[in-house]
Amino acid sequence: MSSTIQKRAARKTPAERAAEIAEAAREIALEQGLSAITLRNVAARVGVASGLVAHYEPNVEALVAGTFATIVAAETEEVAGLLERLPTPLEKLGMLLETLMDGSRLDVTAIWVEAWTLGRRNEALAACVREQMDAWQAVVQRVVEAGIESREFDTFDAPSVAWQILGMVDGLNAQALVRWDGVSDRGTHLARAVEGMVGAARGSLLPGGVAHIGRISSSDP
Amino acid sequence: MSSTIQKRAARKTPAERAAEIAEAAREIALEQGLSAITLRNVAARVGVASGLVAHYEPNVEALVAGTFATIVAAETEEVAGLLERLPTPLEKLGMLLETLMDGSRLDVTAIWVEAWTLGRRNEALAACVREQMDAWQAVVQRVVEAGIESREFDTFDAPSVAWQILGMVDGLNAQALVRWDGVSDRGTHLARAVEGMVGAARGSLLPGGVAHIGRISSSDP
DNA sequence: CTTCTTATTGATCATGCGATCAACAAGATC
DNA sequence: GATCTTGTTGATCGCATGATCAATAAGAAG
Repeated sequence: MSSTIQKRAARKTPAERAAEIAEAAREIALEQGLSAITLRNVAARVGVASGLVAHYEPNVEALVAGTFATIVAAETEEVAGLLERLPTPLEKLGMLLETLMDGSRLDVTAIWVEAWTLGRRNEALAACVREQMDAWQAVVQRVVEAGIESREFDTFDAPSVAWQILGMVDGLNAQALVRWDGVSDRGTHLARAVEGMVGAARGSLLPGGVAHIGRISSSDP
Repeated sequence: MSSTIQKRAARKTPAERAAEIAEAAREIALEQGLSAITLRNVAARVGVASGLVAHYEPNVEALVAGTFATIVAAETEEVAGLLERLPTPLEKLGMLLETLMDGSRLDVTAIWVEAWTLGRRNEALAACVREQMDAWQAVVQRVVEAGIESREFDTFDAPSVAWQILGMVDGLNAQALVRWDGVSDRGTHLARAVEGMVGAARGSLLPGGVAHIGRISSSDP
């Protein structure tokens, strides 16, 4: 007999097991999408009976919603952390666009897109989606407001502009999910667009074209 | 006895029946999404046995893909028709943004978003998505090229700019699917962004919606 | 009226899903 | 070593899906 077969899973503390389940759900979501999160699927990855997963979660909808929130919140915090280190709003906005458009986060983009659809039938998920969108918008809005204050930007209505930037980034990333070819210089064109929207001088964002910084994989365990 | 119960569906021409099925699938998709297209669901709406739907379609995947193509192609043609009547590229682009952002096509947007996700597991659908995206891009690209030629726009690389405009519009519409509040003047801000991207003068798109005349004169490159 | 083509039916199969719960056993406690 | 708490199992239910196909009957053709 192979020594890898295990008749029964080792007994663990509820906190440990719950963490294992959450992590398994996260991996499944990033690899196969939110709709691949099923009791049996998650249980198989943890190496446990399907009933146990159900025992740790009120229902699958909640597990899906929680997994979405975990993945997206981590990304938001990570990017917000990157921005903090930069001195000027212009640099922050440039970094924001560059980071979000560098193609290293397509797995997270796929989850966003799926969540928009799934939220139609999963109210818990829909609530999480709205919450996470608000969090993202707050990050961007802060940058825009700082830029207005420092006179680097010339626009009014920072909240709306922040929403628009997010929408544009999401749309372009979603597009890249299906068609990543055909468009050269995504970052440059987007920079021109955002410059027009925030009222910054043409070429002030991403001045030298696009110099790519290091990639950050969002799918590390 | 109610006279509305019908034991057996009236016999019809294959062409007629196929059209009925396609129309039912279209309605279901617009009301409940592409994933609500099931053999039994479509059959019930037509008033027919589920086996009949299966008899007219090679499989459900094909029905979903075909329904997507039908819905989206109709929209593209409709908007393209609107543009033809306008004389200048500036007006065409303005009309394009206005039309796509007026919120009257959110049901079609929902289908786009769902198709992006479903295309991951439905190759036929994925092919249709790419095809329809290309069709849309061609429409926009023609407008941008005309604008470059007439000197109303100042940009290079019309294909990429067209993709970007589409991506931005899709993203903002998808966002509106979940959150239609919080953003005032979607169209105006988008117009500013597109102006920056195509290199048109600030306020030249959607002139009526100009709420603010910017200051930093766009330094010409 | 009779014959025959074929549009239509509906039962059936295999599969997968979420949820439930009595029964089991691992491991801490005494 | 005996006891007991509780993490874990896996069979089971109800439901939904796509697909298949022999049987049926509508309606045109003769």
